[in-house]
Amino acid sequence: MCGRYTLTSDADEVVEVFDVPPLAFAYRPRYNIAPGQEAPVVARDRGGRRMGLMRWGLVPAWADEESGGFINARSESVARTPSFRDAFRRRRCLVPADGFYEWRRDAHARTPFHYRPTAGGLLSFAGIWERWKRPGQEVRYGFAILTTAANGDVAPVHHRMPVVVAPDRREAWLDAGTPAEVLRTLLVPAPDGSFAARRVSTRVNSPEVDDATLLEAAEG
DNA sequence: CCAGACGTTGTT
DNA sequence: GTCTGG
DNA sequence: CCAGACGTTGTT
DNA sequence: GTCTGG
Repeated sequence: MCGRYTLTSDADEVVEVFDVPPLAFAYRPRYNIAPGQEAPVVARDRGGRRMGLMRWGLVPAWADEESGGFINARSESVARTPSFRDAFRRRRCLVPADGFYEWRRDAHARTPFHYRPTAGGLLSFAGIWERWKRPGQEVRYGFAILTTAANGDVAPVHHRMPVVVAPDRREAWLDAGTPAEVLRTLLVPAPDGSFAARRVSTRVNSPEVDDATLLEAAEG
């Protein structure tokens, strides 16, 4: 699945690659984005694109209790499940990233790995977003990252991975008019060989740690 | 009709 | 909100 | 995803 | 064990 990820590029590069107006929030490179935190997402806004912060964790609009929300949505069922269907149909977003973490679990340990694109550069995860409001509280926005089966790169570590939207499909993903059968063709594992893994320090386990040394290969 | 569920991950 | 189960 | 907490009484 | 917070 995808429970932590990285966005280490600088603001200028992100703005250029995602073709959005200048950022209206305080951007900083991130080495350990965790559920519950605010993170940049790209969505349609009045016909154009905009990048803004949303909380990682989607709370369905009908839920009156604020929980942490759902950080992932299964791509295999997202179009049908009541919690996600409406967001999938009308509120899709791109989640800028340049890598993600997965933990390999065995009987004795949980070992973190960082995956980054073999070709380098920025990625888009496929996201959906939702807004919700409780009486007396401000409107909140949250997003979830779609997951799919692990490809050959990830499978040795974990059986799920985030859906990656190829650069030439980003516009289709954001376009509310894209037919469902076209969207379905995007919800597939990334090609084998497109990601490279490195084992990293368990310091990444703590969501409070967020610095460049997290990306260094662990010894051993 | 109303009541209750609605989700992901992993694990056993 | 919207669907399923009773 | 992992880390860390996990309680009681009364009162406003 | 299970929930909340980040």
